[in-house]
Amino acid sequence: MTKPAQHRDHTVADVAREAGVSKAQAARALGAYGAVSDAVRSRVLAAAARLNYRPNLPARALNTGRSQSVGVVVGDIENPYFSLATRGISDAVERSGLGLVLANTGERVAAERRAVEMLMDQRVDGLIVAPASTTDAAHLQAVVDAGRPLVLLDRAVPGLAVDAACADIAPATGNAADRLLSMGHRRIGYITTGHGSGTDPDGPDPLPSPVAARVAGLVDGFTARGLTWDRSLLRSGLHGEGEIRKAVADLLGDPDPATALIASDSLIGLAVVGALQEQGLRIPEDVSILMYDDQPWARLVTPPITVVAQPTYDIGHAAGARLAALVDGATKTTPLVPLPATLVERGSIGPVPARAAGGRKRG
Amino acid sequence: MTKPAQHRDHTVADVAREAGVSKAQAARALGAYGAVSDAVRSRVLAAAARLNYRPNLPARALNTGRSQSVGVVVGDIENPYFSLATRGISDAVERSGLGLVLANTGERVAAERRAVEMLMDQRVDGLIVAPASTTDAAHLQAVVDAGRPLVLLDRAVPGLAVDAACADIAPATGNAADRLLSMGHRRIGYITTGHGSGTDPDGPDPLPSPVAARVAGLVDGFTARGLTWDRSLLRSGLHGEGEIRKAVADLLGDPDPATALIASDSLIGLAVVGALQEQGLRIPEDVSILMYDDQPWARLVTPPITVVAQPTYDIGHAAGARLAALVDGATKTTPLVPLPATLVERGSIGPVPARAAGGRKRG
DNA sequence: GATCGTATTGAGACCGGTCTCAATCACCGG
DNA sequence: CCGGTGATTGAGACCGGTCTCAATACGATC
Repeated sequence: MTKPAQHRDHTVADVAREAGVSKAQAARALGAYGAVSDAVRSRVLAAAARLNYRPNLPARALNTGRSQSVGVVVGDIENPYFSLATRGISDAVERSGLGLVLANTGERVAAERRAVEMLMDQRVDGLIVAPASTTDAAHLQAVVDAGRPLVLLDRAVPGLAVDAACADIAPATGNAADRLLSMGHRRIGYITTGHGSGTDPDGPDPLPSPVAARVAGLVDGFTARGLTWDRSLLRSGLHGEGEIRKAVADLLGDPDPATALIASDSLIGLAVVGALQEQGLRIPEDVSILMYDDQPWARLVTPPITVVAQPTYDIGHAAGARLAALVDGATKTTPLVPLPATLVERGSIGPVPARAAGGRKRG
Repeated sequence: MTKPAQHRDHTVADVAREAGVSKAQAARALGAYGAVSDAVRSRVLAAAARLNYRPNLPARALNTGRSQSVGVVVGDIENPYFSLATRGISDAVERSGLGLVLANTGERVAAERRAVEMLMDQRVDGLIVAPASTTDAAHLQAVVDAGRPLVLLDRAVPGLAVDAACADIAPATGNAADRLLSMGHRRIGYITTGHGSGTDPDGPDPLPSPVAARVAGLVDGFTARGLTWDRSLLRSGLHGEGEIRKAVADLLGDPDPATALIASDSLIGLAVVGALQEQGLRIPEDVSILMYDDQPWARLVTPPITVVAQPTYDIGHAAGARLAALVDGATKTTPLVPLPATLVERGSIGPVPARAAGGRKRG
């Protein structure tokens, strides 16, 4: 019966002893700080290699206050938008030697608050958050107050003075609206999973900011032509494919039905296209479709989907790079500029069907 | 000029003083361990709330040796397979109160080694790894030797005695091969990004195990009919869409061309379908297509893609649940059973085109 | 060779928790 | 009223690094 070699791993003190120097000097050589002579450094490094020394990062974090890692809080890592952005973040922070602690919130504010607190307790060096709510952001303010670098992803929070990496969505949305309007569409449905009443046009807008920006772009497009977008065509706060399909059926079953649908992200687009195929409706002959995020498959379906493309990877990368800079102590930085989004027109939008065009004229 | 309130946050000692008890008692009450009277507990908790006390997790990690978080190492979080699996992992470990530290390796073994070492240094309580290599796994063995729980994801490593959460791919692949063979296909191309020579049928198989399992299933399908799969139709180690397209052109441009193509994951499938559309080839009239992973879009393209579907979320969830159990001290657990993969037949495979069928008979 | 400035060095406090251990306390049966 | 048992309590060591500070070494200067 061989003894299992109760392997308590080696510490700085062990290395120091092995190298015949003081603990302080060994620590300096290993941690690459302070003043160390070449002779001592090489002796220590050799001893460390011999003992297979590995630093205890929590111990280091304890008295430096920095953990060499950043937190990333997203609504749903399964959503291609976030997974691609996360890839960008990862690539960006990696070169600063920062690790990545991920938290999934399911777009629930309570989960987000818990996650942020946990990450703060963990002493992450900075935080990237895609906030679930535009209004409920006390926990984010707390991060700022604690002096910890914070960068928002995809969505800005009014009143919160932090950088936000996002796309400049409104112009492209305006273009999209314009194209649809020029094709005769007046009843344009907007479908999103983002929370928000959608029934109360007054009061503070409870929609997440990217959705708000998109809706604003849409409204602007209408306004530019002296028309008004009927806000009752907004379907928000939908959960799961079932609710989305129901919303689609709803919008199309209206006495004055929608003739075009806008899906707020690619997951929704998937569900919308699926619902349409299931109902035997043709795109774009019966219904026009526009979607946000240019997923690879958008080009491959029949017809290919018209999209508002965002540089998602770059957005994530920008967020990561900025956060890394802030962590490194950058102080007066230029604000992050929104990256351009573009309308990529493919085959999924077309003239409003005659049937509907005759239905009712006033927009 | 108001002073910036140099806010060193409160510690257990502060709470203890505020509550009028010893540091030890305060720590016990806050950490929920040891014996504490109700009176003391409530006094301490009240004091903590008053001071807005938050625990310093690195400090806790330092002397418990546990960090309440697990590491997840994947090849590419951008790949839907991994992002969905990660979601499963996240959901599973969350209920044990474990955080998630993510590392992206780009399928490079060197990056994987670094990531694993970093996570070990960080004292994660356990590790989930989708190993980039089946052979180069010394760093994983080191994890096991250090006594830290490890669960593999998607791929097993021969000789490494750890749980692996994966799908039982071979049978479904056998079915797929059988279907293709019954439709007359004999020249079936297999396209993967996994590393491996692919040109050297002898020697230890350098392919990642899930690919090996798939290829094995394919070979078995041929063998069952007394045929042999021509291994020269394997294209592996491809990087980026360009190389994939080239491989497709290659396989189809052969004097004895492939009549069916198998894409090893959905990202590859995307590239393959794109290449085919670009070349004006019809599916399945000119080429049959089969892909691994049942992404939502597979049903929406024309024709819908035949796939070998894996319960990806469940695989991730199983990995997370198992790891959480191991972290909790579970010792003698039943081995993880591979989850079933199924062939979902849609419209993308069809009879071998007459032209090719007449080309050359021997398989 | 004496003096001064700078580069190295080692001792030991410290970060903020956990945990051991001896002391104290409350309550029991006899 | 006393010894005994188990629950509470507080003092202080400890985890494995970092960092301050005084002491020492080295090289140059005069």
